[in-house]
Amino acid sequence: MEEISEKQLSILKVAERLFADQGFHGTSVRDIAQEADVNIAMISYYFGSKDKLLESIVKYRMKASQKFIQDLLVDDTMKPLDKIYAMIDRFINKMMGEQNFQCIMSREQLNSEKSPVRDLIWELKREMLGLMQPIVTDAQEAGIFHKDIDVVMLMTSLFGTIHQIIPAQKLLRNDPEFSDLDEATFKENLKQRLSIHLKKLFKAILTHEF
Amino acid sequence: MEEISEKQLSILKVAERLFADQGFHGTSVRDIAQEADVNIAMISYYFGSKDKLLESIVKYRMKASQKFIQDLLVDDTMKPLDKIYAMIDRFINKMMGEQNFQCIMSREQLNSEKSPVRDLIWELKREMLGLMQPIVTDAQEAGIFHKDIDVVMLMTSLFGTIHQIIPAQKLLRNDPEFSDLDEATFKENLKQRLSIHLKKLFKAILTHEF
DNA sequence: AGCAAAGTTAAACAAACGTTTAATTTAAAC
DNA sequence: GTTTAAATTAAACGTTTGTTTAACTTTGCT
Repeated sequence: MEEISEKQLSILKVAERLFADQGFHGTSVRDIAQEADVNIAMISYYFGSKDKLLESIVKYRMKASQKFIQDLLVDDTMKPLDKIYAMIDRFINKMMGEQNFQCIMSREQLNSEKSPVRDLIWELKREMLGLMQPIVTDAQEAGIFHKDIDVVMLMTSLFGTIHQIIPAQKLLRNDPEFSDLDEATFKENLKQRLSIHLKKLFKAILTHEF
Repeated sequence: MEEISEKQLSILKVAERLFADQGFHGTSVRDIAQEADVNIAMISYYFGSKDKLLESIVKYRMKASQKFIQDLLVDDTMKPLDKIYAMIDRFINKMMGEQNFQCIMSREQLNSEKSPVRDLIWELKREMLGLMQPIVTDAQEAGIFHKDIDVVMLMTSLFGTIHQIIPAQKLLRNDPEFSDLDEATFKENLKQRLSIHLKKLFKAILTHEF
């Protein structure tokens, strides 16, 4: 991976925001150049093409995501459920902290044509699943978790719920219930609510009888 | 609402599929015209513009969705949890039966710019919530459901899980576990799995103590 | 048959697109 | 100070975009 200068990074950030707001095809390189305050030609000069620019964004965020995943399970002294609670919280923080990127992921995973970006997304999801599965299996064998658990569906609900909350934010923001809160506390509020909800959800499915 | 001829409908269907697969901006009117086997000018002639075409798709599906919602709660003899179970199953069937449209919804709700389409989507979600809320509240007062329930989050998980499963299908399809199944039974299999998972999830959160 | 409206077509439209060019400026190295 | 490479620019490139035009065909009605 090549070095990324400060100027390249600012282009990446602007492009990420615009791709998230208007979609890849809905954003022109001229839009990006203008908002990033650089000449149009610089985008091809630095990244090769508009497609490569998107790839660069994904690779940039993905590199951090994979490090995130690796660091997710260092503490082996925790009880299985606490491990998962910790994962959920760190997950919420991660995804809510890079909402623009998550928007791009949401959009890109819908594309039918096979793209390098889509493949990277699913590689990441598989890694997450590979991390969660052994925790569940171990706890099942220890008799702590319920026998009959669909881990794939559980992870789908985790991803899906957070991915749904991101666009819903703009709408909830208009509710009188939150209108007097400032942006930061509103966001923190929502993260708290997400955390409580998802932990309940996981605990119920993992440990309760039905 | 105007009448829709068979030719117009075939354009709508083709456009729906292409918008779902490649996104709105990723699909050209020439693509649509070619696949629908009509002249390019017919799209403007019938629908006015590309934007209006998308609106027509959304309005067409939305009309059915609102009728769907109205018919959702006729049987008042059921117990609250059974009502919700019935809702979940009908929901899964509805959404998995119009996956292309759901893809469009997923994409469109991410747009930052205020669009008539995005507003329609949220109107629909609010209606769903308005339908679920009284069932929960009534059952809470009757002591059947737990006191502390975040209905918004619960609905978010419902929508989110299904919306996540739709793009995941293409990936799961490649798993050796399902490779020998034909398309229809695979889909039915997945719907079954979704149903079991979501019912567990709802039952746990609605009725269990924590 | 004759006429008006609706349907259909190929061609053309200007605008916007992503990308490239060639010239110029800046920076670094010797 | 000269040289060499990198950075930056305005302009132009050829496509593709959504939409419109104007001519033509079909349809339905009296």
